[in-house]
Amino acid sequence: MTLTESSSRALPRPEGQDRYTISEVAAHTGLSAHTLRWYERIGLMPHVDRSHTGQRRFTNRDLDWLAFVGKLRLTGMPVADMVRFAELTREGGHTIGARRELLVRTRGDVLSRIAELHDTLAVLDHKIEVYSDAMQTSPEE
Amino acid sequence: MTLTESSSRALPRPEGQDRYTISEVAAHTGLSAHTLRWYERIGLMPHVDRSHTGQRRFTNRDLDWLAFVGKLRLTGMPVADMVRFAELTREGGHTIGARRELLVRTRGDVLSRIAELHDTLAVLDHKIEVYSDAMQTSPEE
DNA sequence: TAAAACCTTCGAGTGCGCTCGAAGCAAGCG
DNA sequence: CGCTTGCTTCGAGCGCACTCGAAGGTTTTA
Repeated sequence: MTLTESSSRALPRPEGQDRYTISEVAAHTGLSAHTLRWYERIGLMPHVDRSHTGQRRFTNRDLDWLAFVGKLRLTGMPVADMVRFAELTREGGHTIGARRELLVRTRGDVLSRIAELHDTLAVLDHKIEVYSDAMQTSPEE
Repeated sequence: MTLTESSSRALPRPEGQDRYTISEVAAHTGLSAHTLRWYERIGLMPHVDRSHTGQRRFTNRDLDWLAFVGKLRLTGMPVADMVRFAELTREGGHTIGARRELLVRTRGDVLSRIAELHDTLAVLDHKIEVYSDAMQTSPEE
C-alpha cells in the first residue's frame, strides 16, 4: 500500500505482482513496447527498474504513472511539458510547488477546453435542430 | 436576411457588406490566405464567388461557414470528415438526413470528449490537493 | 536446446494540418 | 503610374507524436 500518489488502484492490475515485463505493460496500457522505450528515452518515465540482466521490470507505480501520463495526454498537453513534469518529479520534494503550479495551469486549460466544447455543442445542437425541422418540412431521404 | 443556416449573426462583421477580399477574411478569421485557398482546393468551402476578373469575393455566408468549420475543428473532427460534410451540403437538400447524422455522431464525440476531460479534471484536482497537503506539511519552496 | 522475448542504437517513415515560398502574371487603388 | 494585392501551380517543409524496421546481440521460457 505504498501509494504515494496517483490514482487509487481502480483497474485490476493484470497480475497481483509488482514487476511487469515490457510486453505486459504494453498489453495493459495499449502503448507499444517501442513507445514505452521511447517514453523512457525522452525522460517521460521515472527510473524504470531493471532485472539483474538489464531487462525492464515495470512496477505498479510505473503503471500509475503511465495512467497519469495518459490523462495528461488527454488534456492535449504537449509531450515536452509532460517531460518537464517528470523531471520535476525526479528532482524531488522541493519541486512540489512547481509541479502543483503546472497542474493548476493545466487544469485551467482543461476548463477552457471544456467550455469551448460546450459552446461547440450548442452550435451542433442548433444545427441538428434546424436539420430536423427541414426534414419534417420537406421530403426526407 | 437570407440566413438559411448557421449562426445567427453574433460577431459584428468587419464591414456591413457582403463581399470580402481574401485578406479581409484572413484578418477576420485568423486563417491565412494560403489556408483559405487551401480550404477551397480541398473542397472544404462552398463555391466561393469570384469578381468578374477572377478574384475571390467571400460573402457573409462564407464567413458563417468558416465560423462553423472552426467549431468543427474544435471538436477534433478530421478535415476529411469536414470535407465530406461540405460535399453533402453542396449536393443539396436531399442530403440533409446524412448531414444531420454526421452532426449527431459528432455531437456524441464531443460529449464523450467532455466526459473524458471531466475525468481528467478529477485526477488533476486530486493531484493538486495532494500537492497542497504536501506543501502544508513539509518545507515549501 | 530452440523459439520467443528482450536489449541496444540508429535512422527513416507516417499522418495530420497546415505553412511557406517562388514564379510569373493580372487587377485594383490612390 | 506604380505599389499592393490578388491569381495560379508547384512542390517543399514543418511540428508533433509516434511508429517501424533492421542489425546484432543476450536472456528467458517451454
